[in-house]
Amino acid sequence: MSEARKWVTMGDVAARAGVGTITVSRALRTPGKVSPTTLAKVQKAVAELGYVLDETAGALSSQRSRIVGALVSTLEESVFATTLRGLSEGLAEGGLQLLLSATQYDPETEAALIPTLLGRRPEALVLTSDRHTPDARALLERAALPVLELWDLPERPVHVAVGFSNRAAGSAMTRHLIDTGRRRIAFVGLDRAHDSRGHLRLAGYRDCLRELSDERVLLLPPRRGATGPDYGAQGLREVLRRWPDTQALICVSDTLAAGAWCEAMRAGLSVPDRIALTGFGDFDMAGSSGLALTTIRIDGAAIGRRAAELILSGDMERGTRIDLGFSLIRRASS
Amino acid sequence: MSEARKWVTMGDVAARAGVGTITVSRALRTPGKVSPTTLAKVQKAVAELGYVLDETAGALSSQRSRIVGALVSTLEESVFATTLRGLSEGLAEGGLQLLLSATQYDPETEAALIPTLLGRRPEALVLTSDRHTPDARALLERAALPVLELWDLPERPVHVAVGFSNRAAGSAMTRHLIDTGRRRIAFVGLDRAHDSRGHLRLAGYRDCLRELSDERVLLLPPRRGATGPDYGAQGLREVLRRWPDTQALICVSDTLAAGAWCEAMRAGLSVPDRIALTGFGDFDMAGSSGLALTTIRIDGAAIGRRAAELILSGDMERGTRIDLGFSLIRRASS
DNA sequence: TCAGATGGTGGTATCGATACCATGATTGCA
DNA sequence: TGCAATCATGGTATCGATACCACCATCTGA
Repeated sequence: MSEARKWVTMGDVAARAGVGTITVSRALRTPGKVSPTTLAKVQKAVAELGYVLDETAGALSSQRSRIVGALVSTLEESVFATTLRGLSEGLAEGGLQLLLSATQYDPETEAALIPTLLGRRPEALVLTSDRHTPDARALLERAALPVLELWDLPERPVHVAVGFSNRAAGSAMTRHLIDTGRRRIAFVGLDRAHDSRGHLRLAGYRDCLRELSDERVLLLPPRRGATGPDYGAQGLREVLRRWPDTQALICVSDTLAAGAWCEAMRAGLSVPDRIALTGFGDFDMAGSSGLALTTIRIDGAAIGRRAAELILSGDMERGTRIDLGFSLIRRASS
Repeated sequence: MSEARKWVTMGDVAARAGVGTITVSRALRTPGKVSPTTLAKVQKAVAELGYVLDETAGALSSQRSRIVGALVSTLEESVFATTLRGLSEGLAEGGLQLLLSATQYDPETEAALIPTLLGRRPEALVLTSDRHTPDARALLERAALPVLELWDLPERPVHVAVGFSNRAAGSAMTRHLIDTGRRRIAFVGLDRAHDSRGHLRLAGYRDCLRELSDERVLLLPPRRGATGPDYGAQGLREVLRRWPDTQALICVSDTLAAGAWCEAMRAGLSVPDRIALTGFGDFDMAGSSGLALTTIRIDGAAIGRRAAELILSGDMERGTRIDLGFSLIRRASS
């Protein structure tokens, strides 16, 4: 890129159209406030010069960045991707753009990224986590913008939370298995310190299991390079080794459940007769054309859209928690 | 959010630290150019006020936005997610942030989104598509910034392309099946007008198939709400109905292959003996803990990292095409 | 007919940081 | 000791758009 071309400015457009810069600004931002004749002149000049409004300067003078910052745990899980789609489509209607970063499930990384987002003076900040370091929380609370926490319903949200109860979801799944006659039910998840979601689902499992006899929980240590299916397969093997008479296995996510399903297949164990399997998330493969997994579906896009609506409307009561619920989808695996 | 708190400015920090604003700027941007004593004073004031540098203003005066725009086809396919991770991690080392939008595989949407990204005056633009409308292409060519096209190697890149040859990948897969004794090989994909990638893989299949007798291509029309596995299952059924003696099925992506695999399972067809199945992408479920699919692996993170390196180093010869290759991974499904 | 309302347009200050140049203090070396 | 070089720091103009106010022309209704 040797040639350092220059960006066209609003002044260039104004000169070419024979009007003042402010008129160009109005023609682009509020075309209704400009006479049809001048509007046409300006549009012609804009087209000829290939002008694109400089939001950088616009943000400074109008004190409105038209940006919303988002911090997601990871981009590599489809659940967040759908939320982001809903969010960004909703925001686009209000002329807002998404500035995105991923924390990789690490609160320290999150704490480091928050200032870089705040540096853009976003009009709101969206987080898909409710676990923050004390520093991060302090920064969020004194920052002059709304903070939305998605995918959870923390006891004490920074400002507003939109999500569902992972604990209730964990309970609902356990209850479903009990209701369909299972008694010896195990839970397999990952031993990730900062995965509050997994822990909440486990808590839901425990809530229900008190009535029954024993608790069968397996938390696998994360290994570099291992995938969800790897953990699921390993989980099924270990659970059956430790508690051979287990009738059902609740997996903390669909990818684990899928791994467990494949492992059962390889081991010649019939699903759900010998062992029932359930997941969380309703990813593509869980459908009836795929593995037909019983799972919990969360409408990620709805969460994102709802967050976008809140941001655009601006009316957010501090402490609001919006529960969008979930649905249990029973398929062949249970 | 009733209380409209104000953002702290650099002037506030300067006043509190008893120095000039420019010194605060230097303390934050280039700490080495400030004496240890003043640096400490400034850092203290920054911490006490919870100040975060305003990049909005910084971008305007320094004429460097420290932003890179990215337009991905979709966020809901893991292949792009890994690319984005590599890209954003790489850019973070150079202090650059990602401004992201999704085109949903639609060139018109892309054309509409490009100006919104250019409005932020990014230092580079990354696209995961090589199909642009004429308007979009014109805008890109006259814009004063480098444009990187990822995941493909277009004949005539706008500036620079980093990717691999989908056509070669399609050929490699077909060749593999021929080499392992299959002769009646079918291809199933989606009939999406703007999915050049799928069409290139198909072209690769055709390149190889000329030597053999007949061509068995099934392109399914997209249906709202249908998932990859749905198409895969449908694809397998239709292919076997039209060409019952088919020995191998090349699916345009892993999610289709997974659907085909499950359908074969349900129909009691043994894989790979009755029919071999292959995919593209090496997604989680394709691993040996999962469905054990033969597939093409592309190192998405490497593509992203390479793009980040190019942007940071700035030396991009117009017309460069960087081929990062792919690898064929043979697993139990073939 | 004229005061007042309305619509279209432009001048100028301003947003908050950084570039550039200037200054004074300190150091190095002949 | 003296002069140049270096370092730390600050003043002021500037980046490109928009807010605010002012202005003129046309229109409205008593």
